[in-house]
Amino acid sequence: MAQSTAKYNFLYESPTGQLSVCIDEGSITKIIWLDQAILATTETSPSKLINKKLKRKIISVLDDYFESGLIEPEISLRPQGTLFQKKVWQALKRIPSGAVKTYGDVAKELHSSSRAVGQACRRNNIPLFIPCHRVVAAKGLGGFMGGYRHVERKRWLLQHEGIL
DNA sequence: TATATATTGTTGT
DNA sequence: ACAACAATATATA
Repeated sequence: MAQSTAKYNFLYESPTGQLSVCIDEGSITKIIWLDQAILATTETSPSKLINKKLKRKIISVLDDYFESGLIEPEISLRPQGTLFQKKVWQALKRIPSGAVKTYGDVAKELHSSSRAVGQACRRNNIPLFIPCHRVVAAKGLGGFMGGYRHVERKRWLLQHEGIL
């Protein structure tokens, strides 16, 4: 059958905590750690509308990632953002597993500034698939998920990928 | 070495 | 128009 057009989400238990994965028309639109969000009940639809094939695929990709540290970005993503943000996120997806860039590096690539890149990173809706955790400050780790409060998670991910 | 200030591009109000 | 920011380079002691 054609892909479900329903907007729905499901939960995934990861070593870093419970993730909520939101999907709309066959694409991932948002991933958040549950303690971040007040929730997504409005985005949940009855299970009969769920495209089970897509769901299984996403779960298997996440399983692989938390197993090996390698992410397989063959899943359709639909982030919403400005043109500049999309350019940044596009650049992030080109960072291979096991590598990191600084905000300054990415900025140079886009002829922008490090601070602007940070702004774009913080508004990334799809962590893991868009590897915003692979962008660090020139000295130190930089922030994660909007502030400095969740750098633990960032450190965990980088450690998991063999950096640090 | 450490701390302060200047400069920076993009975004939200 | 303006203030805020997941930064960084430069000055100052």
